[in-house]
Amino acid sequence: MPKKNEYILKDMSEEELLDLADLFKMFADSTRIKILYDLFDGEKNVSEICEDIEMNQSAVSHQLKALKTAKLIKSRRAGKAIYYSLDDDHVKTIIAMGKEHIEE
Amino acid sequence: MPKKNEYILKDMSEEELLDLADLFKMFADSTRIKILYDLFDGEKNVSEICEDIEMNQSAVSHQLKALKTAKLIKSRRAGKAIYYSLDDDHVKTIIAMGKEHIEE
DNA sequence: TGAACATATGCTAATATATTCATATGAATA
DNA sequence: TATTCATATGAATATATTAGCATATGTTCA
Repeated sequence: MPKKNEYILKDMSEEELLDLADLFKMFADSTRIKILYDLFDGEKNVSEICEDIEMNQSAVSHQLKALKTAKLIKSRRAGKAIYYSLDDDHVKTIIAMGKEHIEE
Repeated sequence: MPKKNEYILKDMSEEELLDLADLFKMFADSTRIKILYDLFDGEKNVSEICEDIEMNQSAVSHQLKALKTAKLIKSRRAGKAIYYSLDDDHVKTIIAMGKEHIEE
């Protein structure tokens, strides 16, 4: 039940709308889009991602953290390396829809 | 055919990746998400949108312009009012996917 | 256990972005 | 045609975001 005086747009609370915007922020940066798109192939470690997208390790690590916090990717350690992979079925759909839009 | 030395991530050129990020930027702000979501019902004029989302007219106009430039909405004039509506079938799908993600 | 490797993180400067205010434009009508 | 209403726009400010540097952490292996 929505709190009194809480802003509601149809069935969406202010909080949900902010969460939604925060989610899309993850797709709104070319470094992060590259990482997500790179991971379409399956899991990769940080070094591989850096090579694929031609960005330095620090920038990539920062963005990996953001993506992980948003629960779009997950990680597992294997020795010294850490492997990242997509953690949400919607990621591919969302990016596919975006691609269709810009290709029109 | 991609130009020499152009960065390519699989089938995506640097330019396409930037365009994709720019598209998702449109969804990455709560004011714009509110406007898009408000327009799910059909076309509305600027005043109606301002009331629905509780934002002042100038802020709304600025964001409407951004959304129109991104070709996510279109407008038509009717007397003094200007009516906006969604201009892309993917908008609803993209937002729906986002909602599903955050509701998990 | 210490050197080498892979990754993460705190900080900072540069850049981008959103909102607001003031005002401009454009349409309707008295 | 002067006024009012609806919307758009330019400029300024405030805030958020990103990349890169330096360094820390955690792992392996000699």
